[in-house]
Amino acid sequence: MRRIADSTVRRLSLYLSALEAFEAQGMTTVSSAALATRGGTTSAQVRKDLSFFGSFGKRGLGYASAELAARLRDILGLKRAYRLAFVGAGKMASALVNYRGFDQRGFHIQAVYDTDPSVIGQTWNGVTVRNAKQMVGDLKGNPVDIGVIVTPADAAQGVTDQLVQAGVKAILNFAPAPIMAPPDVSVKSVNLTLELEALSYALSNR
Amino acid sequence: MRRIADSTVRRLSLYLSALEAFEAQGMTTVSSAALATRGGTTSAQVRKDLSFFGSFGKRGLGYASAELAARLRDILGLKRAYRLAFVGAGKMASALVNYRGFDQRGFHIQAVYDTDPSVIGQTWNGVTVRNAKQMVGDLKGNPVDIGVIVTPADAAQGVTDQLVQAGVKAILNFAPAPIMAPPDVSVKSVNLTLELEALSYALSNR
DNA sequence: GGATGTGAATGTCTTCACAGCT
DNA sequence: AGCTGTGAAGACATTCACATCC
Repeated sequence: MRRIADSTVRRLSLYLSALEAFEAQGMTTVSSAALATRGGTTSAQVRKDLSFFGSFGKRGLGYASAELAARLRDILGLKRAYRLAFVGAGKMASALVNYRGFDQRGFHIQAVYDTDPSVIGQTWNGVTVRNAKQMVGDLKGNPVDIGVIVTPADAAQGVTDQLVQAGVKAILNFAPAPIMAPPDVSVKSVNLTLELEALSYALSNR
Repeated sequence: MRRIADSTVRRLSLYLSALEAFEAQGMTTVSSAALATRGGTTSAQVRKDLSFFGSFGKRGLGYASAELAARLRDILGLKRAYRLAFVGAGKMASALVNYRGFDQRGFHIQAVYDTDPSVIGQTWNGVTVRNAKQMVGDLKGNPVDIGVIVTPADAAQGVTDQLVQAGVKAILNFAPAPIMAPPDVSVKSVNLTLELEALSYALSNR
C-alpha cells in the first residue's frame, strides 16, 4: 500500500466521526460535499482521500454511510481494541483517565504510573496508580499498545526511553516538550502551550 | 508581511522553548543544528524559518540565544498577556484551569462558564464558575482574547457561535467535534480521539 | 573553519476540471 | 442530472548546495 500522509489520516478520522453523526440522523447515503462541510475541507479533497483506498462511492448518489464507516474503521485499525498505559498521575492525567470517551472508542486504560508516593495506590476509574519503577517490568509481562505521557516537560524524554525499552510502539505525548523515539515508534504530541502561542501569533498578525 | 504557514509558526514556538532550555544551561549562542535537534527538524529548515523574519544569526557562530528568543517572542506576539475564557467546567476544564503553566506564559484565565447548576459558583484557582447564560453579556463588557471550548461535542458549535457573537477572535477547541467560525476568527483544535485514531492507523500499518 | 542565508531543485499536498457511471 | 474518480495543474513546503560572511 502507498504511504498515506498524516494529514490524510487525520481527515479520515474526521470523516468517520461525521459519518457517525449522519448515520445517527438516519442518512443512509452521504455525498463528498456533505462530508467536506463537516470535516472542514473540500469535496475534491474528500474524494481524493477516499480514492487512496479504492472506490466505494456510487456516482450520482454518494457513499453508503454504514459501508463507508465500516471501511474507514478498517483502514484506521479501529476494529480491534487498544490497551493504554498512562505515565504521570497529575490533574491532567486524572481528567483523561476519567474521560469515558476513550473506553467507548476501544481505547482501554490498563495502567497508570507515577513517582509521587501520595498518589501511588489511589484508584481512578477502576485503575490503581502504580509506582513508576515497576513500569518497564509490568509492561514486559503485560504489554500495552499505546503509552500516554502526562508528566512535566523534564521527565518526558526519560519516560519515552523507558516506554521504548518496554516495547511500546506508539506514544501520545502531552508533556510540553518534544520527545525523540526510534523510527519504528509512532509519536503524536499535543502541546497546549504551542497551540496557544499559535493563536497568539494569529491574533497579533491581522 | 508575507503570510507564514501554520507549520512554520508551530516550529517557531518549538524553537523558542528549545532556546529557553539552552539559555537555562548558560549557552549564550546556539546553532541552527542545535535548534533543529531539539525541535525535531533539520538545520536548513530552521534557517529558512528564521529567515522569513530577517537575518539575525552570525555566520560562523550561530544565533545569540537571548536575542533570538526575544525576537521570537516578538514575532509570536508573546510580549503581551492574553485573557482566556473557558466554556465547560468538566474534569478536563478543571485540569486545564488548575495548570500553572498557562499563567506563567502570560495566558490568564479570566472566566469559566458552565450550564450545570452544581458547578456554577465553585471557585477554581481563584476563578468562580459562572452561568453560561451570562457569557455573551459578560464578554461584551469585559472582553477576552481567547475562548477555550471544553464542552461535549454536541455543544461545541453553539458555544462557538456565542463566542463569535461576543467578539472573540481566537478559539481553542478541545471538544471532539470540528467547529466552524468566520475567517477572521482563528481556530485551533485539539482532538484526543483523532490523535489516538492516528496512532491506531500507524500501529496497524507497519 | 564554521555556520548562516538563500536561490534552485525537489517533493508533497491541494485544487481544478472533466470524463464516466448510475 | 448528479456525484464520483482521477489525471493534470497549481500551490505550497522541504531539502540541497553553495556563495557569503564572521
